[in-house]
Amino acid sequence: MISTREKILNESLDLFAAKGYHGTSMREIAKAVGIKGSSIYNHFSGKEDIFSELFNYLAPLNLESEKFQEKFMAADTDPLKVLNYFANIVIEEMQDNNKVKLLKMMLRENNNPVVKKRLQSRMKNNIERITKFFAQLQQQGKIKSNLEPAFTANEFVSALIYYRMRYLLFELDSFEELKEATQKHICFFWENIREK
Amino acid sequence: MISTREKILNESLDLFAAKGYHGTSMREIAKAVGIKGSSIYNHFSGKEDIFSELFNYLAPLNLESEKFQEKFMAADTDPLKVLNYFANIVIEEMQDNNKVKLLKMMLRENNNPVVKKRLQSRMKNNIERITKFFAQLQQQGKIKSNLEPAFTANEFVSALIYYRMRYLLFELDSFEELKEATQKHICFFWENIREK
DNA sequence: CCTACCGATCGGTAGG
DNA sequence: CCTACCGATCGGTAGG
Repeated sequence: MISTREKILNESLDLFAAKGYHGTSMREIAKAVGIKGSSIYNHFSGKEDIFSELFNYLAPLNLESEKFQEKFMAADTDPLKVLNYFANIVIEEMQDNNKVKLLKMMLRENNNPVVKKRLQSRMKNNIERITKFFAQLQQQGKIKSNLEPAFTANEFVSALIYYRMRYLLFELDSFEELKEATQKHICFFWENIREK
Repeated sequence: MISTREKILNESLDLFAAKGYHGTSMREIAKAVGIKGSSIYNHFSGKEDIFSELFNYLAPLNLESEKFQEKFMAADTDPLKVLNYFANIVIEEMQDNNKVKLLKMMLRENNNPVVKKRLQSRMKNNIERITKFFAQLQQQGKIKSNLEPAFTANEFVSALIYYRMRYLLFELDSFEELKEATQKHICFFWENIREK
């Protein structure tokens, strides 16, 4: 059974993602949950509280990349497989409704200092991990020696984020097109960086 | 001399970009202009009117890429120069304060149907143009024959947009870093696609 | 361009 | 979890 507190969080996420924080009222959230506006205050101290609690509520979703750190750095795995593995995580995120809504909300409210910090650290962490991965591949002589690992990581990630934006924000592509474009990018990119 | 109407548009753009449409009140806009809230209605029929008039007011800024269409397609120009030329347009946009604010506002309010349409058509048009450019290069035997022009266009653009996002939205990079990364991307990308 | 004002709605509280 | 209510602020209007 889903608790009222959880219902409030779910409906808030939905509304904040679609209409923005200031575009959503407490009464709207309450109506979506099926209670009166004042009843929300039995579960949260205010609107800001709901917003910030959303990040704790959905925190487990944010840790995915750490789980795969060791996979990244396993020296013996096929590099192309690791790249595919990483891309699949990014894509599968897009099939998780809550994750999609959280991302949409964060992009909308990106001027909020808490949101900005989270977006920044998420981006930074991912780039750092992939940079290390490429640096290792270079030491092993598997990718071209003239590549800067950090630059390579950014170039790799740029298309993943771009295709995701097309799907998520601009709604220019279907989910199938997102998958296909990402797949193509990985093949193209790997061909360009691998030592032949 | 700048008119009150223009002052209202400028201050609205500023506030909408920073705090969002719903996060900005008519009285806030008026205060920034230096008049009372009710006086705005001598220039605009309402808040929505200001928002939509912003696009007409800033329309000249949106036409840049059409001006350069012929430059793109001039068969004899050095392709690398054309790519650089395009990238410079993208970068120079980021030095125009109004352009930056407009983009921030549009990304914020991307769920607004008018905004969504504009973002989509802008993206589509750019991709179409660059696709034609790459198709032409391919016919001329200047880039690899196995490349799909549309895919190549998306891959080219993805990093430009990514580095811009880092600068604009995430504020991870300085303007200098934006320029440098974009420059590097073009060289790297061109080396990967050109027929040797 | 202002003062004065409208009804509606906002986030939030009291008290049960 | 509700009813009833708070002061503040919202977008907008009337009238000068």
